[in-house]
Amino acid sequence: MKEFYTCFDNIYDLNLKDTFTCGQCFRWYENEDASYTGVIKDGVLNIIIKNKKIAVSGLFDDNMKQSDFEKIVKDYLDFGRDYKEIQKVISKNDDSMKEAIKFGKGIRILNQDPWEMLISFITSACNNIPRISKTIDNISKKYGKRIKVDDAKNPNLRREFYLFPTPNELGKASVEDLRGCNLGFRDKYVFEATKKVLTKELDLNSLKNMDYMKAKKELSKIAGVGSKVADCILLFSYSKMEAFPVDTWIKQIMNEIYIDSKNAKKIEEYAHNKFGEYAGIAQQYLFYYKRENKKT
DNA sequence: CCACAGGGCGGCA
DNA sequence: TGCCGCCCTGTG
Repeated sequence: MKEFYTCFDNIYDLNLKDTFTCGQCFRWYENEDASYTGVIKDGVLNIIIKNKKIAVSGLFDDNMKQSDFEKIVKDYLDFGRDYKEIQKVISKNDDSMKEAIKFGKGIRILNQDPWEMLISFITSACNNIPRISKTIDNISKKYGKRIKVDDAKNPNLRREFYLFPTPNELGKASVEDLRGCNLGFRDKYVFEATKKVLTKELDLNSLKNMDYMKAKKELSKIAGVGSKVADCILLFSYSKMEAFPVDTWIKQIMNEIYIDSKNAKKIEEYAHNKFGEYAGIAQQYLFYYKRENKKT
C-alpha cells in the first residue's frame, strides 16, 4: 500500500462531523486533531478541513494512479452535487425544513460500496449504532484484508486497518462463524445474502441502471432487507436520492411536523410527494436534526 | 439494577 | 391483522 495525498478548496459548507455522524456510515472515527479516518472499499482515507481547505490522505494499492485517487475521493464525498440548490428547493415555504438544514447543512450523502452497505444495513435491523460498528469491525478483522501502513507519513494512518471482506472472503464464514461476530439473529440473513451475491442471484451492479422502485424491489427479495434497509442501501451506495428510509426518529419528527400517522408506508408516501427526487437528502437533515436534539 | 429501544421476519393468535 | 420473540448492547 502507498500513501496518497490531495487537497480541495472547501465546497459549500461541507462539515465532516455532520457527514460522518449522521448515521449513514459505520467505519469513520474522529482523531485528536479533528480529522476523520475511515476505511472505504479498497483503502483508508484521512480527511481534515483546515484554513478552508479539505486535505485528504489515503492508503491505496501501489499501482493506483494519483488521478484515480482524486476521483475516488470526489465521488465518495459527492462533490459533484449542488447541495445549496437542493436545500433551496426542499425548504421552500417550509420553516421546519429550514431549521433542520441550518443544523445539518454540512452533510454530504456518501457514495459507499453497495456490497458493504447491504451487509451493514442488514446488521442495522433492530440494532444500535455502537453495536453495528463493532460487528462490522469484527467481520472485517476476521475476513477482510489487513492493510500494512509502515511507511505512512500521516500519524492517523500509522496503524493497522482491515478492509471490509469481499463476497468471496465472507463466503467462507458459516452461520455459526457469523454469530460469533456478534450478528445475533441476523447471522442467517447475512449468510444467505452473501450466497445470493456470489451466485449472482442478486447482481448488485445491475441495480445501478435500474430506477429507484425497481432496484428497491430487487433488494427486498433478500431476507433481512425490508423497506427501511433497502432505502438505506439505495441512498448511501447507489445515489438514489428519492429513497426515504423511515426509522423511529423519522417517524417521530414527521409526526411532529407533517403528518399524523405512525404508518411507515404512509410517511414514505408523504415524503415522496413533498420532497420528490430529493427525499433522501431531506430525510438526512430531518434524521440528524431529530437525533441530535432529542427533545420530544 | 432493571426496562426498554432498535424496526426485519416468522410464527402464532 | 397485529403482536411477540429472536440476539445483544447501549441508554435512561
